[in-house]
Amino acid sequence: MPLILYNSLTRSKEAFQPVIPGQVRMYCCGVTVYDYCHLGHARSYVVWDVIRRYLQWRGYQVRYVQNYTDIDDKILKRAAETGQDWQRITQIYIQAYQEDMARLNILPADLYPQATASMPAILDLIEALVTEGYAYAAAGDVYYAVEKFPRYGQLSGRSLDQDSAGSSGRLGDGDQKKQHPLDFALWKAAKPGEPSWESPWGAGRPGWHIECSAMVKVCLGAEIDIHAGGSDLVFPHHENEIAQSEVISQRPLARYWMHNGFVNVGGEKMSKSLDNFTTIRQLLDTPLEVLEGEKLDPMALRLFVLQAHYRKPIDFTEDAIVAAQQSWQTLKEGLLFGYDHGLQLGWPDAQDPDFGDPSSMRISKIDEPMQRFQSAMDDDFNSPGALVDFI
RNA sequence: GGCGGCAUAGCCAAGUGGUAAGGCAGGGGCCUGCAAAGCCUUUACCCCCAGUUCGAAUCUGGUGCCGCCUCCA
Repeated sequence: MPLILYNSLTRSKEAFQPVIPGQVRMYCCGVTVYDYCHLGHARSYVVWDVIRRYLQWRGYQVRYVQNYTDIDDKILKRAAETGQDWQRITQIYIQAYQEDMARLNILPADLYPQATASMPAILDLIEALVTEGYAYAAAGDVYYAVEKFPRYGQLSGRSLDQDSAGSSGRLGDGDQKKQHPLDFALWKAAKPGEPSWESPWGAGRPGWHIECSAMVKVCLGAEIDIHAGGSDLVFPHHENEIAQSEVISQRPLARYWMHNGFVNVGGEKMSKSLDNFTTIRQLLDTPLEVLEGEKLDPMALRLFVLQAHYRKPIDFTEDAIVAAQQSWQTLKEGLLFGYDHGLQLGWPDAQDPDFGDPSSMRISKIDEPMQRFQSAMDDDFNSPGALVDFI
């Protein structure tokens, strides 16, 4: 039975075939570290954690890389608002991110590259793009010329003509310097007082998209297997990454593009701008009335996420939280019972010296429930289907 | 407007052409001195309208909702 996954690039399910048989190189777009993570982030990283673990369980050797965007307008804004050094801000929220993820039982990535530590690779890539004629300098900025890349729009399914009409109403800073409305900044000239790095175009800092192209290349190579992130990254972020990387490497940036659905509140996307978000630590640390004063178990939050298919939206409601907490209780009691009494009952799993160690789970793959588990997960990581036998 | 996704009971959700799993919540019951826990039991013409088919929740078209198109997981 092959592993099937939905590829955003082709908008269809495909059999998974990594570039190098038996190995998976996976890159996941991480967070911009200027604030605490909310449930949307929790969902995303739980999902990719499970997919990564499943691939490992399936026998693949997985190398998983996730970046931190640690230089960005929002970080500088936050620094200005709080009167703290911008590097202090990124330090605080990287720490917080790691704590939150650990609580959610998310395995650490093999590598966490940071934009500010990747300047040579970023500058190399921008220089190559300028040299090859895909980018142009304009008053200290450097922009990518989207019209030079014929396949621009392939991932997000849009054409340059449509978008130039649609975006004409909102020209932002620097848009006058662009040759096409969708051209995007690879390098931004430093404004007075801003942190900056030296470049052939003057002091400045990288645009958002270029760091991922550069770090993927450095950490995983020219053509990776899976590039993952939230659906909101499809355009422009991932579209731009493709444009930047593929004209230089002449190879696909990633074979499979995967995007997770959002966490909704009252039918709307949870987001900062709508001010309808709950942070992970807020949810986990606050005694909840609906749980009769108990706190939500982090594993129940994980279960809440996995009870929905990763591409579908999930609604964050009190009912769902209560149900997840209850289901986790039941599941946990079952697991503890097995752990405490499995040996006396003669369960074969309990004979395993690593029994109970989650990092070395070895469940027989021949049982019928495990067959159902595997065929559900093999079908585009259908975790709700896979959990059927366990809850 | 362009592109994409989703539509199954109060809530979550399985199901991929042959007359609807499961969980949570709710109802009823067993047990108990009472309660909790536990156990048993109970709750669906699969949004609607057309079409394809001997037969559709499952396929096609319409419809409704959501997301992206500006920073966003």
